Parts: sequence; structure tokens; C-alpha cells
Amino acid sequence: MQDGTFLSPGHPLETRLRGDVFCAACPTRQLLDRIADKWSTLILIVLGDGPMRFNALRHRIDGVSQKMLSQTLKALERDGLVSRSVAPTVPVSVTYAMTPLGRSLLAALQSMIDWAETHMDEVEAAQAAYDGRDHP
Amino acid sequence: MQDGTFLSPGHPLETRLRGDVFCAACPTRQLLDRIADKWSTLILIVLGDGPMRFNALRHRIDGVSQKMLSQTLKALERDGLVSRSVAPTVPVSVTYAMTPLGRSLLAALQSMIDWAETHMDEVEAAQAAYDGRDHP
DNA sequence: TCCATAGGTTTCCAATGGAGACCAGGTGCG
DNA sequence: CGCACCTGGTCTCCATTGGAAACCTATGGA
Repeated sequence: MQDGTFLSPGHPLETRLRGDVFCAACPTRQLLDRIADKWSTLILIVLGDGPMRFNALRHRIDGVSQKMLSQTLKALERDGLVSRSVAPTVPVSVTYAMTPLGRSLLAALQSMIDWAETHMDEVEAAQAAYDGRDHP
Repeated sequence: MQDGTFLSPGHPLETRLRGDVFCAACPTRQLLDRIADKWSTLILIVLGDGPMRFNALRHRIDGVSQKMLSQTLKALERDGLVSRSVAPTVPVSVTYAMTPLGRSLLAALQSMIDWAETHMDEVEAAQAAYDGRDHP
């Protein structure tokens, strides 16, 4: 049994076939590529706490460049995950917020963060063990 | 209330402070950057179905290059999420499998995939609406 | 001898991401 | 008046990353 292993019956195969994440051209895969992204994840989690303005996001998410922030926000807005509202104050103030659709993703993202926080020490231990072995 | 908004009491602040994902230097953030990655996510989901060999993974995950696959697998092995075992056959056969630690992450990843599959149409509708509006 | 196979590594080039300059356009400050 | 400054970006440039394809190691078979 070689490459056909993953096709064994008993796996939830039909969920795979319509919208297969493993097929590069499939829309589901492209959507996954968008949300399984460093900046997208962080932006969505932050906005989960409540609406926020551009520069507030910029300072909250350490290390994000202005370009990547506006680029990622634009993509998330296009996907309908966040909304952008411009208030005609002076200077103009732009506020970003979660849409209901975005909010429906929040639980999944949060559980990734939670996992990361919970299992940090195990991962660090694994890294130390790996580096200690004969890996030059 | 401007940048301080996110510090409002009532939020689970203490979970944030030890291992803050929003701080670029923090280990938790680095771990998130690793798992919230296109290839890592797909590899882990595939390996969740059972152990698999290098070329099987390569063919299963459409679009991954040999370099990125071996690079990502190496990182995941270092983090203790997947294990690598070499059988002294000829030619040598290398099999990758989930570790218990990796398996503990699986649920979170799977719920992201599930979300993507469930909400694809809503996202596509949002994209169409966005593109239809006055965005040149 | 020469090819094939598995699992990579190396090389090279195109695409991506970041730093920092620049822009719009209105405000307060001297 | 004229100047610097605010927000929320875009533009330009360069370093890093990712992909395609060639190469490598080791062995078994025609």
C-alpha cells in the first residue's frame, strides 16, 4: 500500500471531494490560505475584542508593517470577515470591526491560540531535545 | 478612549500577559506563526489520517514544492508535532507520523478547515459584492 | 554499465514582505 | 500666512522567501 493509503474507505471522503482543501485550485484551499495566515489570524483575534482603528491595530499587533496591515485588512474586508467604516471627523477616522461571518470563525482561531499558549512548554522542550541531538 | 480600548477590564487579560501572542518576540507568537501557516496546516491535517511517506505527502498536498515540504516537515519535527522514522529498506523509506502533541492540535486545525468548507459560499458572495461595488 | 527509485539538498530566479518616503487635506500654532 | 502635524493610507526600494528543476547518495535490477 503506497500512495493510495489515504483513500481507504471509512474516512469522511465525501467532505473532501466537494471543496477539497488539498487541491490547489479549489476555492476552499484558497480560503484556507487566507485565514491560515499569520497576520489575518492576529487581526481577527484582536478585532474579536471589539472594533478598532487603524493605528490602534498597528500598535496592538507588534511587528506588522503598515503595508501588510492595510493589505490584509483589505483582503479580509473583501472576504466579508471584517467591515470598514469611515467617520467624517478630522482627521478622518477609519474603524474596523468583525462582521457576523468573521465572528463565526473566531472560535476556531481562538482554539489555535489557546493550544499555542497551553502547549508552549512542550514545544520548547521538544525543540531543546531536537537541537541537543546530533543535528549539526 | 483610544489605544487603551483593548485593555478594558472583563477580558481574560491574564491569559494574554504570560505568553502574549501579540508581542513579536514572545515564544507563543512564534509558535502561532509556525502553525498558522499554509503548508503546516495541510501537512498536519493529512498526517492526522495516519502515517505517510514523503512522496505520498507530496502528491496528496497539491502545489507543495519538495523544498517547502522537507523544510516544513523538519520544522514540525523540531517542534515535536510530527515524528520521522527511517526504515533501512532500499531505497531508504522515511515515514512521517503525528506525535501525541501534534494530535492535540488537530481538533483546532480541523475546525478551521470545517469553517472554510461551511462558509465558502458566503465568502464568495462577499467577494462578488465587494468587487461589484466601486472598487476600481 | 546504465537506469530507476526514495528522499532529500543546492541553485537560481521570481514573488513576497518590510522600512521608510511620500501623499491628501484639514488643524492648530506662531 | 506658512509651517509642521494628524490619520490612514500608497509608492519605492531592497532583503528574504518560495518555487522549479538540477543534482546527490545509495542500492538494486536489466
